[in-house]
This record gives sequence, C-alpha cells and structure tokens, in this order.
Amino acid sequence: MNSNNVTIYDVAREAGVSMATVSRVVNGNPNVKPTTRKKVQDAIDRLGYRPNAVARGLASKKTTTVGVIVPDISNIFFADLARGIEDVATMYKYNIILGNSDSNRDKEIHLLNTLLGKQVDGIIFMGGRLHEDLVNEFKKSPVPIVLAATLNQGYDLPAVNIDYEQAAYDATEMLIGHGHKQVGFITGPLEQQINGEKKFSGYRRALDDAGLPFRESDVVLGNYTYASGLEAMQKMLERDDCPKAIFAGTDEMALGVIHAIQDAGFSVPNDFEVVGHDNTRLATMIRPKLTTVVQPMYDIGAVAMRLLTKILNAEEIEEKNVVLPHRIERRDSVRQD
Amino acid sequence: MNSNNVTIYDVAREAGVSMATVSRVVNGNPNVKPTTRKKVQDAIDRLGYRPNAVARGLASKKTTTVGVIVPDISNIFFADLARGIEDVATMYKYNIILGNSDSNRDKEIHLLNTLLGKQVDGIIFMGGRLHEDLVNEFKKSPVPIVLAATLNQGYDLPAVNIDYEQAAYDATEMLIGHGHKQVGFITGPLEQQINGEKKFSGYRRALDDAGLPFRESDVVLGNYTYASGLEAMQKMLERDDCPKAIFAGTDEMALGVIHAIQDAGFSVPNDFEVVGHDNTRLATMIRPKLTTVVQPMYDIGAVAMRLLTKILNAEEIEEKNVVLPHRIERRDSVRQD
DNA sequence: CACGCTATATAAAACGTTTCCAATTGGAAA
DNA sequence: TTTCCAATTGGAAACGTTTTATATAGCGTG
Repeated sequence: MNSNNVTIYDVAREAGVSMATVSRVVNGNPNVKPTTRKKVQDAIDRLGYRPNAVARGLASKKTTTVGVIVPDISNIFFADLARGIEDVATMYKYNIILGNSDSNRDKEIHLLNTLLGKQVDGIIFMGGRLHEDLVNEFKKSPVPIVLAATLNQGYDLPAVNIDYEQAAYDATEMLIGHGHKQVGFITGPLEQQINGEKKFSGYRRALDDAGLPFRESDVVLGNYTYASGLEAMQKMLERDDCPKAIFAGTDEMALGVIHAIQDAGFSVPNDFEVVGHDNTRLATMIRPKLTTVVQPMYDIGAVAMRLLTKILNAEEIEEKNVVLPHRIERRDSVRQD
Repeated sequence: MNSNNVTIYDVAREAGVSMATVSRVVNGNPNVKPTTRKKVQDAIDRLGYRPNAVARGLASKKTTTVGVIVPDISNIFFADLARGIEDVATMYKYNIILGNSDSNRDKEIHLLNTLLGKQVDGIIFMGGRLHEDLVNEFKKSPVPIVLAATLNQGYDLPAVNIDYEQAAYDATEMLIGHGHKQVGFITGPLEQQINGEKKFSGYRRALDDAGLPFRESDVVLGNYTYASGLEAMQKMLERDDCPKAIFAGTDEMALGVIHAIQDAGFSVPNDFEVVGHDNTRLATMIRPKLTTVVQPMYDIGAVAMRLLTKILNAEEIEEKNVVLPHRIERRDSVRQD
C-alpha cells in the first residue's frame, strides 16, 4: 500500500530475480530479456516501488539535481529566469534547488557550499557582482557552474548574457535620433559591473558618437525599484536643465520615471520620452506603454540550463560565453519616427 | 585542496579518532571531550572536509530538503510566496526543491512523485484546485504536505490561507458603501474553488446583505492576467447598464480594468471605482494607485513553511488550518469617504 | 556432441554517512 | 588502592542503490 519503504530488494524477491536485474530494468538497461523485464515491471507495479533517489545518488554519484542561486526570486526578473531554467531542467530530468542570496557575498558563499554538500550535479548562478572570494570558491567546485545574466568579469566561466553595452547604446542612440541633445540615464548601483561598465559605457559611447557632451548630473542612481525611479526623476525634474529623454535601467524604474513625469503635469511621449530595459510584463501595464530594451530573461535561463546539461554530458560546446540577441520593443513611451 | 572526495574516514585518520567521533563533532553531539572536538575540528579544517548530504540522507533518512510545488514561479504572486517559504526554510536549515506545475494535474502528480523519490522531508503545495487523484497521492505520501494559498477542499490537510469569502465581502461592501447599486466582479476561472466558491460567495453575500440584486452579467471571467482584465472591462463598458464599481480578483486584472476605463475616456475614481486583490507591488505602480485587498503572500509562504517545520519536529500544533488576517489597503482608485 | 560464444543474470563490493551497542577511560567515592 | 559510574570513544551494521566482475544458460558450429 504505502509505496514507501519497499526497496529494490523486495522487488527482486517478488520477481524472483536479483536486485541487479531490477536495477537494470529501472534504468532502462537493454541487457534484460523481455520476459524478465515484464516480470520485474509487474512486481514493481504490484509493490508500488519507487526508487530512492538518495541511495541512487550515493551509489552513482549523480543526483540529477542542480543548484540555482538567485539574488531574489520575488523579483519578477529572476522569477522569469528561474522559470526558463526549471523548464529545461525538467526537460532533461533534473530538479532545481533554489536559493536566494540577496546578492550578499556571505550568503552566496554559504549557499554554494550547501549546494555542493548536497552533491548537486551543477550550479547556475545569478548575481550582480562576482566577488573575488566567491570566484575562488567557484574554482574549487567539483561541479560545473554557469552564470546567467551575470557578467563573467574576466574569469573563465561559462555564461549567458546579452550585450548590455550595445543595448544601452541602441537605446540612447534611438533617443538621440529623436533630436534630443541631452539624455538622462537612471540606472542601478554602479559597482555592479553590468551598470557601471556595460550600460554606462554604452550610454556614453552613444553620446560621444553623436558628438554630445556627457554631463555627470544626467545620470542618477537608483536601486532598480519603482520608488527609486520615481524619486530619481522627481529630482531630475527640479533642475532647469532637465533632459527630456530618459533611459532607465529597468522597466520598474521606467514606470516610476513615467509617473514622476506625469505627476508633474507633463506628457509622455510628447514632453518627455522614456525607454526602459528588460521588457518585463510591466512594460505593457502602463500608459503610455513602455518602449524598452528586450532582454529575454526566460531564454537566458533556458539557454543557461541547456549549456549546463551540455557540460554535464560532455557534449561538444561551440561557445562557452553565449551572447543572446537583444532588440528594442517600440511602444508608446517614445514618439514614432 | 579540492575539498571534494575527502570523507569522514579521512578526517578520522587525520585526527586519530574513529569516524563515529567525527560524525559526533560534525553533528554537534555534546558527548565529545572538548580536546577531542578541537582535534577533529582542526583535521576538518586542514582537509577542507565537507559532509556529503546524500550519504547523510541515506543513513539518517532525513534530507533537510522540502519540495515546493507552485503553478508558475514567474507569476509574481507565487514568487513572493516562494520567497517566504525559502526564507523560513533557510532559517530552519532546509533547502527547497522547486517545481512548476502549471496547475496541471498530471504535472502535479508527476512532480509529487519525483519529490517523494528524492526523499524530501515534506512538501508545500500551491495550486488552484485539488484534483481527487492528487489528493489520493497526498494520502499515500510518507511525508507531511501543507497547502499554501490553496483551499483545503474538505480534505484534512494542513493549510495556510486568508478568509477569501470575507475578503471579497469586505471589498464589495466597501464599494456598496460608496453608494453603488451595482458592482462588477471580474475574477478567475470559477472551477477554482477560491474564485467559484469563496470570492464569489463573498461578493454575493455583500450584495444580499445590502438588498441589492445579483446580475449574472455583472460577473466576468478572466484568467488573472492584465490582458484579461482589460478585455473583460472593455466588454463590460459596451453595455448600457455597466456597473460603476469593479472588484477585480487580482491586482493585475485590476490594472487592466483601470486602463480599459481610462482608455474609454473615463476617470478613476471619479467615474468608476476599482478595487483589486492581493496587494502585489503592482498596486502602487499605477495611477491612480490601486485600492486592494491585501493578501500577505510572503507571510502565507513563511507561515506554511513554519507549520511544516512544526510538523516535522512533532511540535505541538494549535491549529492545522491557519487563516491569516486580511485587510483592505485604501489608495486612490476608490473615493475617500 | 563437445566447444566457444553471446546474451543474461547473479553476487558482492562500493558509495559516505548515522547510529546502536559495546568497550574503554577517567575520576570520585570508598 | 579499588570500585563504580558516567563520560567518551570505537566498531560495525545499516541505509538502498549502482556497478564490476563473475557465473550460467542457450545455441549455433564444426
């Protein structure tokens, strides 16, 4: 009845074969005579046998489980990524142990060690910044680690990203193309390389290429949230030389920006143009609908997990550092050309 | 160097004790002389020993891992819940294996069996509807299962929820209190008991108590998404007898409703009043800010996990069926009294 | 009809812990 | 000193698989 506690041994006895044979049929090993296979299968069904994955893991040294470290699963961005990971994990018969790090170095390291202790077959890591200590732990890892939406800061780790620099360039360039001589940039903490180096330098490069001056005051730091976007824009609006075009580092901040503008009595896109980043579901949940850089979160997760399975199966890998394409989804927060 | 493949046996040899003793110090068993403990600890540090959780799980029959089944982690609602679960899980030294079911019965059952095969110590389940087949599997489960934000449809399972019926009543009553003789109700699929029975009956009860007639046409079904809320409201607006007060079953649908109203040239809250449900972050990311029923998702997750730990530790449990308080967060999508 | 294969099946040794029980040790009491 | 009991430690058997090496059966061949 209780499918619990019936072991491979019980099945073997029931079927009148050895446990090795049962193991073979359970694992689909072809070296079993069809009649024997059937006999065993019947016994399995009759007893309601369910293989113990823990014992299996101990004997085979494979757990068909991978660890996933995210800063915060309640963030829509990582939730989407996680879904991509889980979907292809399921496809390849893996399960996911999920942990939140809050981008905190100690939690990251602790989580990593817990995961390794649990003998995961591999790990997918997301985080704003790769602390040196963490990378040292990575290097000691007996299992492969792949980065998702996380820059490989000069370390030789497999990673899946988009070209953030170019994406920021494209967004800024589009705004400049609409005649703006000044573009505001509201982004996340600069110590996270993705903001501080990639997006920022894409922004600057677009300015430079257009022969526009860079003004320190046109870049304002937020913390990715709606509230921080709102506040950043409010501050900007107080200035006499406030830019009329804004590139926000996340959609959520972009929504804050738009509302700040509207609250001040201006119109988007007539008075101000705004472009966001990520193309989360939020982008269409605002009026005007948000023009945004699409970063395919789900795909990044899916591709990262697929890459991990390739590594685990020792398949041929053409490129360890995959860069997915990005594009700009034009909606109503910018004027039509 | 490679902290891998050093076993308890290696540590025992290095420290000149038996593996039983090493096991004791690793597990914090007090029956070890301080000097011995130190000796062992040094050996552990020197060798970089990390206990193998799989072996440990096999020997002790405890994995300190719990399974979490959600319909879709990329849904902000479940993501929040999951975060609550994970946080208290971490607090109690558990890890989380996360799986998405898409509320699909077969996936739910398959996931459940996979999780049991992995010998999780317990399971937290979220889903719209408890299929009978699933419940039968639940009954056979050798480990405890607790429901989170999921109605315990007459089955005797531990569960954590809010009082959906009363919440819907409160929301509807508030709207009626503002003078409306007609209240629209835009909700999710009625076959999910939470909508079909609880919220719906709360809505009706409020109508009844106010002596207002119930009109079939005032309730429209959506699928929880922004788009479905938008569409439902658009349809409603075409009618001559369109209600001027709307209670939406989720915040996301409520946003759609507000935009549909605004797109039609009306004002919220002057022409129409809207209240949502859940109090997700979305509620403040719209103008006017959304008045909504607060369902504490994070807390539900946290409490569910805490309840599970109590069951696992065989602690005293005052109430298996916990009902968390709800309230209405008044913002700007309804008029002030 | 014995021989040598191949295809199957078995036995037993890992895998790395925990845990029960027995053995040893250390001190305090006698 | 002995004696005893409590504190500490050690030995070895589980835990439920996979896997390797070995055995057995069946069968076509010469």
